[in-house]
Amino acid sequence: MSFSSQVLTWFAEQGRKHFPWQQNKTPYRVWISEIMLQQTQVTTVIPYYQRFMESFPTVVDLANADEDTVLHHWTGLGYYARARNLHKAAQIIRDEYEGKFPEDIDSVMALPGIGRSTAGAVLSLSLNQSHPILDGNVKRVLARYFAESGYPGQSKFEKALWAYSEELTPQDNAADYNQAMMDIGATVCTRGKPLCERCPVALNCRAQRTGTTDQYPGKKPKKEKPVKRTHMLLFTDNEQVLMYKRPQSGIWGGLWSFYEAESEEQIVTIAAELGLEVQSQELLDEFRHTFSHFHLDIVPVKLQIQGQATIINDHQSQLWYHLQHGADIGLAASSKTLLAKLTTSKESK
DNA sequence: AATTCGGGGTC
DNA sequence: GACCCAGAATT
Repeated sequence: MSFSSQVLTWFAEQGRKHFPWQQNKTPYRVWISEIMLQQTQVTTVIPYYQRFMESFPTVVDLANADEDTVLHHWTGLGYYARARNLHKAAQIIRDEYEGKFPEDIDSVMALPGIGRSTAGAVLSLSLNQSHPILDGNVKRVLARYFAESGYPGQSKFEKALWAYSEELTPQDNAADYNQAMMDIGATVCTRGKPLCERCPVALNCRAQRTGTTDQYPGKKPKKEKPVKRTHMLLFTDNEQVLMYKRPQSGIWGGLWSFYEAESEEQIVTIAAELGLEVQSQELLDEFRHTFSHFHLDIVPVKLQIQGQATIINDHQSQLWYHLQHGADIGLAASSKTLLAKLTTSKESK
């Protein structure tokens, strides 16, 4: 029996078929799930997916929404470029494809935020087109099955696995096959202790046969993360706090955050530039926020301001965030943490 | 070819 | 803390 037949037989009996995005499958619904699931675990995604689909049931609804509203639905999921790309791609589909999700792989891959694997997943899972995929789960399964050395991100490794994926993906039933490969990676060929006795292709798996499943896929050589430090300025009158919208590119792109100072001396300069009269200043407890490639030590500085703020509240580049009411905007996780600190520090007084 | 984009979960 | 997770875009 061929590799794909064994996988398909396994899927019929043991595959996962009850996630929200597996019901009423359309390219749009599968697309949203694929983007959310990039580098993000299934259990984390489910509530986000449900809220998102409720607010944006069709691609045109998504295209017509404000970017802030879209980012708001993404708050806490991370990789915010995914949400901005999703919004942009929806507008392209609305404007250039008459609101209908394109169904050829090249058009899909040309959309922002969609690479080869996601394009293949969307068209195979929703329309049963035959395209290979290569996500983290499939990489682990194939790396073990073929005992392919190297690590994710290494071009030689990626190239070899893509070739295997192409070769193994069947013409028929690609939807079930691709879902099955992800399921096997997620539930059988797990990172820690793989359940090889439940794997449909264990007999011919090189890593299983040689007892070396723990060596695949290889790990990327790690580097020390640099540490950066910043002061986040919480200008407040106790009811509201000043926030500004970060530029589209760079860290926390398009999200609302606080003005930052590199040093305590710089705080005075920034307050002056903003035309704010500071009554008192209090350094709150420093905390560490870790990114994929560096640590950021954040010193929150609570700055009590004098009287009514004269600064503009244009909702384009800056706004006064109501601590009680909140706002429908995208916030970085660190901003949420800081807002929580501010709310509690106020209540305790 | 390597780096850059976060945050939550798990151990 | 370290490590991992349904990757793509950029340099």
